[in-house]
Amino acid sequence: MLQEEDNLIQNYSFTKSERLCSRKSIESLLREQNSHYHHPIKCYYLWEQKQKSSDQNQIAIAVPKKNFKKAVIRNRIKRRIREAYRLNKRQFLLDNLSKSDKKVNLLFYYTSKKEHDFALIEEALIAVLKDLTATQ
RNA sequence: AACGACGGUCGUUCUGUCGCUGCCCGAAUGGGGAGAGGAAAGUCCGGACAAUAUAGAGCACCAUACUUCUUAACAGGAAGGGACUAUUUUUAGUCACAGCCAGUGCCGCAGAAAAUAACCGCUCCAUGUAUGGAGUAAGGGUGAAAAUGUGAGGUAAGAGCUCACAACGUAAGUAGUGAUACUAUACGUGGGUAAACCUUAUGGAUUGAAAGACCAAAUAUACCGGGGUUUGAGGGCUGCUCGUCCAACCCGGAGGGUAGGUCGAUAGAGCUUUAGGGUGACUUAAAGCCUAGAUAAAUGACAGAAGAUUACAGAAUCCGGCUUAUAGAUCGUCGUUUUUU
RNA sequence: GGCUCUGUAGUUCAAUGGAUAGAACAAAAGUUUCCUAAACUUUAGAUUCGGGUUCGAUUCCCGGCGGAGCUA
Repeated sequence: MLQEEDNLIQNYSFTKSERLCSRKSIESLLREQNSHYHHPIKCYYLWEQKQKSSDQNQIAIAVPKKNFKKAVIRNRIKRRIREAYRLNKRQFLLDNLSKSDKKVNLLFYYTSKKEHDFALIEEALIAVLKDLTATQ
């Protein structure tokens, strides 16, 4: 029981190791051009073999400066996407991957030119994650 | 009282669940505490800091331009002087506010003429009686600007030609730290334009934290310059030896590769309060406080409460200013409308 | 983050501080044609915005807004 609760708490967290920071891996991710799209989020993905048992899925978020000139709005959208991923990753992603030895790198790209609510973003992100697990 | 304009100040708060970035405590699960702004923005000025360069002087280039003060410094700020505008007799606002009495350039159209002025006119003289010569700048539909204005004397006609008053400039004297002001002083007066070139005075080396320093990992010493011990494998000059050149080795330059970490980097020209100095900007002393520090980059999501879908807007080396944006609340000034006295 | 340049008709470019900002293509209308194209005739169109200097700004100066480039 205790172990299960610990896992539950951990799965709602979002630490530094879950961020995709390396420039090289982002470039390789974009070079592959695998993507799912559900308005307003486009998701690039790349499957990799786990090299250590502690390797985790890593994500990056991009909101283009071309569509949103003001830094406040860009930050707000990035925070909403990250929050939506944090709340839903366990339910839609981790449960399906828990026994496989693969991990996935993701890049969420916000394509709309308008600022949307959290509810709409969350809905789109869930749809994208469902597509992802279905193809795997 | 309501509405509008302008200016100053503040710039949502609290609770719960999940979560993010540093710090402290702990062996650990964990616990404690901190976490965007008045403009963080624009990158417009001025510095700190770092690297590189630098005998000294001049020219060129760029910036600034009333005075005194303030400051680490400034094109900022304070106080004062001057000009202009509005209102009015005292206030408010604005001002790139040195110099066309150094030189050069420019001033379309109109107008006789736009800068050593002369078309008409006025006056005198001559004769061929409607022309020529001389003088003159009072008057003339222009224009943004027409040779400083008015009056008197003077003259053939006129004219700063002379005089009086006024306007402007330079010098001198007096007052003031100074800009400047005043003067029964002296001399002078041929437009405007320096946000035209320019002159004068003062200041300025260049590049910006993706600067720069260190560590780890990784690859190949390709190429250039200098030096040369042992060994002498090999190659060129030769049939051979000697000699010499290349090469192996070392040093410097340059290139390739890797793209990760630490420092820089957050205690500072710091903030608050009190007292003193100063008209003020500001400054001095004492006491107290520690107040983001990330590196693809941290403040969010949901629910509830306080009238309530909430402005402009997100730190990226750090400070001092300036400029621009701003819902709502509140304070002050002005204007309009309504009500009461 | 830092530095530099730039803004003119729908588009591409002109214009020394001086009539009403010019040219080409495009657009619209007309002529011609059985219809279209070509040709010809005409029309409407712009100085990024706000201040300042000047008698007068597209031009000179200041500030805002937008666009582009360089720098790893």
